[in-house]
Amino acid sequence: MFTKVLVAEDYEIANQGIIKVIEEGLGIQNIHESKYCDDAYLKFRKAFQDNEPFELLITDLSFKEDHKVQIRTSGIELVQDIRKIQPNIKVIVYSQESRPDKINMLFQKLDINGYVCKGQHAVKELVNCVQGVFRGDTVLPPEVTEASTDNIVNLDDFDIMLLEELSQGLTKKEIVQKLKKLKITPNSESTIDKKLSKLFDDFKAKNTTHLVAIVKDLGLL
Amino acid sequence: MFTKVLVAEDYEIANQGIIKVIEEGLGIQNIHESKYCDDAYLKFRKAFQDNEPFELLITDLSFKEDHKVQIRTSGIELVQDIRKIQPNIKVIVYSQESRPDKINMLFQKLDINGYVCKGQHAVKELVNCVQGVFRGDTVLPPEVTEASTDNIVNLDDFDIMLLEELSQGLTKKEIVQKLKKLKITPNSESTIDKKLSKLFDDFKAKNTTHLVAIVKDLGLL
DNA sequence: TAAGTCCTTACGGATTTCCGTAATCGCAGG
DNA sequence: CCTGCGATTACGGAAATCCGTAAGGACTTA
Repeated sequence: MFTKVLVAEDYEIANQGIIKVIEEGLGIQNIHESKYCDDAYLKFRKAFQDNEPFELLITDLSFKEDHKVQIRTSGIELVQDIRKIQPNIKVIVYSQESRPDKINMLFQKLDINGYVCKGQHAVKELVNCVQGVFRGDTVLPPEVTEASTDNIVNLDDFDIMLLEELSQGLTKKEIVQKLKKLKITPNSESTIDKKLSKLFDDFKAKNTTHLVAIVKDLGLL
Repeated sequence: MFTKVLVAEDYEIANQGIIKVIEEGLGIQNIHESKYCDDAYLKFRKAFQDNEPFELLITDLSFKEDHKVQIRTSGIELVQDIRKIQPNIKVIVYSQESRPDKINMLFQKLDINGYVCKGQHAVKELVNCVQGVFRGDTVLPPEVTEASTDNIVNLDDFDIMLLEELSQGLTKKEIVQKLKKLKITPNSESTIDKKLSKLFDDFKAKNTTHLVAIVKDLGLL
């Protein structure tokens, strides 16, 4: 089993929870923690330079801002930077994100080794994930493996952006202007109409207001 | 210090984190945990009947649904039901919610003893909170004490009803019809327009969709 | 009684939404 | 090569939204 692990997670209680689980569930003793990305990076670099490198990083994705100004503000940057000095480090992401496409992106672009969703069954999943990653496996969460069979509506980034803008009260014309300004395609009003119609169907919404209400209730926004 | 505590929190890692903190930070040994509201309630009742009652409940507000069908689905119901059998039980709510009006509502209507926000400094806050509640204090989180108490919009029942209907996708004409059928006055489209305009002003909303999004975010709906 | 205020209602018009139809383009398969 | 499919774009029209003006009724206050 891994002998030296770093946990990067800004929410203290979650941080302590992770430590407790991998300590008691897997018998790992040498566990270090960080509440800030930059701090995690420095700990990593120092351990590497001292020839006592970490073997596993368990990190959150989002780190809230506070008084300590950070260079890195997300787990993604942290992983990228750590991989530069220690390319083969095993990485498990532990995050709220449950959208399959988002999670898949992490595996594809960031080449992480495992993902655990914050949730009701995170203890067992985390233990399984660490064990799997130690064996050399790539451990996908149930949210992804079961996604194909579920009737969950999959939203891509464009959909999320649309819903976000609408919930901020922008009209479709304003959204079009914004997209053109940001050079994001597609950016025609009729395409946006089409995408919205699809969302209406998917969520069985009667109009934009209803749609935003539904998505807010589902916590997708 | 408290000697027997129940932690109700569906996210396992957070659950473990809370236990670790109050165990190591406060030296409390007899800590029980529940991932479901109903389970927490049953543990509570049994302990009370066995004359070994809990002295403190630390509970989350939202509990995700899963395969186990629950009677109680939120921490609010849990607290209400537990208070019926043990009115003086101390209650600390530990939740994501950071909106002052929502949190204040918990103190006023649910008469809880303390509140801790899931966040970066939750460990210290939780320890302080438990200590304060043990002394008999009511422990408000910094989010509330530091909040300015001015920008509160007061909604009457008619406003709430309007917002509710709109968020369910009804058009104003449909709302008018519904009001007339229910013999509720006022019920003209232009009055509804007026009321809505006022809500737009109050919440600085640009249109209906924006308004519903804001109200949903504020947790008023 | 008269004036002022607030609530309700009516109406019109500029704008936006919602939903059709249809044309164009890139692209994979036969 | 061509055919079909999906994504994008354009356009139009009925309905709905948003916001202004205005009028009538209920109430208080002088």
